[in-house]
Amino acid sequence: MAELSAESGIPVATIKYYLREGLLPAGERTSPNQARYGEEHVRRLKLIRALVEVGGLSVATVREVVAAVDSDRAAYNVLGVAQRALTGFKAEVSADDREWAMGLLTSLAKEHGWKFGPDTPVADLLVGTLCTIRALGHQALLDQLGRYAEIADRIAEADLDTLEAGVSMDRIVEAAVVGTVLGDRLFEGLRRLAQAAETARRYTEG
Amino acid sequence: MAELSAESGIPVATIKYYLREGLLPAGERTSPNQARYGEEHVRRLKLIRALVEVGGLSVATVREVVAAVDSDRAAYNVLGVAQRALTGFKAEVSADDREWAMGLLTSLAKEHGWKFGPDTPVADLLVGTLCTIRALGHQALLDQLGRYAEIADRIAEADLDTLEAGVSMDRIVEAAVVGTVLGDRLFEGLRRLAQAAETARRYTEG
DNA sequence: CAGAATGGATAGTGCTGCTCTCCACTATGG
DNA sequence: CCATAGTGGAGAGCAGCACTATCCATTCTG
Repeated sequence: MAELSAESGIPVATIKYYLREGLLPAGERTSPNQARYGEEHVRRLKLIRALVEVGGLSVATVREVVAAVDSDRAAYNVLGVAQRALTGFKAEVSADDREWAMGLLTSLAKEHGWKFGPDTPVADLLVGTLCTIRALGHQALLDQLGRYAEIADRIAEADLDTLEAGVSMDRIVEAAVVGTVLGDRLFEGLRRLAQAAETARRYTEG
Repeated sequence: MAELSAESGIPVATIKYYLREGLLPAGERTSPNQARYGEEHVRRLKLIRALVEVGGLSVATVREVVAAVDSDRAAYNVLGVAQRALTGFKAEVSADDREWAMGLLTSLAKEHGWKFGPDTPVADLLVGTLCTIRALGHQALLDQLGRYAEIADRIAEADLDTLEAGVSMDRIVEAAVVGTVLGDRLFEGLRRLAQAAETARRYTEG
């Protein structure tokens, strides 16, 4: 275990904590108080730290995510598995607001060939966000919704291409998780850079 | 104050806390222990709750954001102001890794006409994310970087259009903040829906 | 002028993500 | 064989965060 700690740079106490919390599978037993840890444990630790530090996920969420990675490794809908484990949001919106947002979303979905049940986690996320934006009075953002949806279609194509290019079946759920969590972060950063460049392009002369 | 609490649905104790923490400006004094709160306070409270609940920002970050909203309300580079207040990330990467990531980014920036200093917060965010992705061995994601960058350009255009369409100068920094924080959330959700649709499109027959 | 409410300060709460201490036990070097 | 160091496991402890509750002198209200 000291070796695993040295390899990963994570304190022994923290590794024990992750074991207790079920984020890290137990090592292969060699005697009642001795276990062997392999490459997969190092890899899992790296994944955990990435999700916690870069992705900003809570330990509880990481537990669900690794459970998904472990159990559904041959799932056909890998992104769906990743999404279900990742998207948690309890919106507190009135029935009226909810209806308005769902109307907006269903018409958007129709245009783009999306389909979604009204009680999926991602629907909650979007309903909550849309209602908040409206409550703050930023209509302009809502007016661009269709355009954002179009761009979302493009990025989803890229995401799926990434998954298809990306290696072996036994790690595809992990790839989906990484692509979703770190992919969000990555795109966030790129969007910022592009915004800065676009601002400069429009408003600086000379 | 009871009125403000009723209006916004936020407990009096919490409003006091926000006042103490400098998220909410003090009300207009009418006597040593009485103050009057106006429409702007209700609005500010809504903004705070949106940033905390939907955007997932900490109270400390929200303090910086509202400081930016208050002080730079006529800033020419509103998105820059929003970004500086929002992007906090301390990457712990080796010098080698950092150099590799910066190289990747500068070549990307050259292609897309972006410019960025190596010590901006968003550079740290991207360097950290890129290094993490590489450490996890998800090369496929890095291979698509150029494509993601291209999409980032498109969304930045939409973001700037949103800002231009969106109302009065005295609220433009707020609009930039909302567009950045809630815009990220919103696009996250749309991306998920589009991913699900794209998955279905590719892998279901009959 | 009694009772409720106000702004302000201080202390307490619940949760999270570790971190520390203790324990019985075992692998290892001399 | 035995001293020592390290192991897996369990419990308690701790720091930070976002509130929440209590108290207080003052002041508005009926």
